[in-house]
Amino acid sequence: MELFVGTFAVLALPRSLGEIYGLLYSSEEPLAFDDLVSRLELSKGSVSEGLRLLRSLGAVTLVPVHDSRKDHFTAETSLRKLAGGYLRDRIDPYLKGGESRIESLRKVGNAETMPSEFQQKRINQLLSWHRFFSKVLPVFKALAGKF
Amino acid sequence: MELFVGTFAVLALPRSLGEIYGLLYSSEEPLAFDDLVSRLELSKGSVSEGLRLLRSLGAVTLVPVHDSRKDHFTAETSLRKLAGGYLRDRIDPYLKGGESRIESLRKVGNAETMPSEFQQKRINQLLSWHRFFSKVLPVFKALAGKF
DNA sequence: CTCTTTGTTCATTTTAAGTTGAACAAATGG
DNA sequence: CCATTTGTTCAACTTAAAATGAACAAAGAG
Repeated sequence: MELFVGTFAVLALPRSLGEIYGLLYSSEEPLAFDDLVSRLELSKGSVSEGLRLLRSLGAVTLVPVHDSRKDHFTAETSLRKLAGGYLRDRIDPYLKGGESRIESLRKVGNAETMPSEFQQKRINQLLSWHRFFSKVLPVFKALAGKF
Repeated sequence: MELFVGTFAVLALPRSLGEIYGLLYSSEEPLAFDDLVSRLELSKGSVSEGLRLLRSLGAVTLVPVHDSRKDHFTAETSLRKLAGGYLRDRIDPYLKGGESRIESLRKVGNAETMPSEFQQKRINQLLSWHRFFSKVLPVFKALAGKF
């Protein structure tokens, strides 16, 4: 269990998410909302929000269970999907935001206060770093598909 | 500036580190401890601890400055070193810890409570994930060297 | 319809992470 | 040596993020 909490911490995600995912991961059968609340001793609020985030990340799926109108959930275990969801929800938006901020740095320069050679060098480096991540992360995701 | 703070947040590192690194990154000349304190309006304590962490990550270097006995610092800008330091200090220890925890899961099973087929499957998957990261992260670092 | 079960929302509280600052150590210089 | 400048440590505080829980909505069941 702590294994997942730790992993989530590395990814800058709250511990409750790690607990929820961890429990689902180690459970063969889908678990109901209630099960999560009682077994993890978390509030309904936490579980509800936690599940929403995990679902948006594609780490947890809502599954229909015969003879029960309660929601049931399972952990997604395809590394490709897990990595993909995380990259899509957490990293891509950040990269996009970063790109536009770097661009605007350029603009500021072009106006009147000519940026120094040094500043240009740094801006170019930032762009280069950005390109690096934009290229490498999809490859990373693709590789994850092999596992 | 916010660019760096954001990046550091993604890496689960505190904002003061982002500010310190950001200022050093955008400064051509090495900056003294004092400069950081005054220009960032941070306490001496924060700057001191921040620099310690950044240095251990290899993101900041102490440089000697002629005619001054104050410590001066510059930002490391080699992506390879930056990535390498982060992986070494933050990820590798975590991976190592994870590995031993997974191993101990195996052990528990071998004792008497034979793990179910399902549990074995999951444990094997965890090991496989572990192997994936152990293989891919060094490659990532190597690629960063090209930038 | 109405009542119950199930899940969500969001203002409030709690907690943990980060920051501060005062006391302390180390180092230089006079 | 002593005084001053420079940087570190760590207990106490602050703050932002996360968890709570009560009020609310939605969806059956009867």
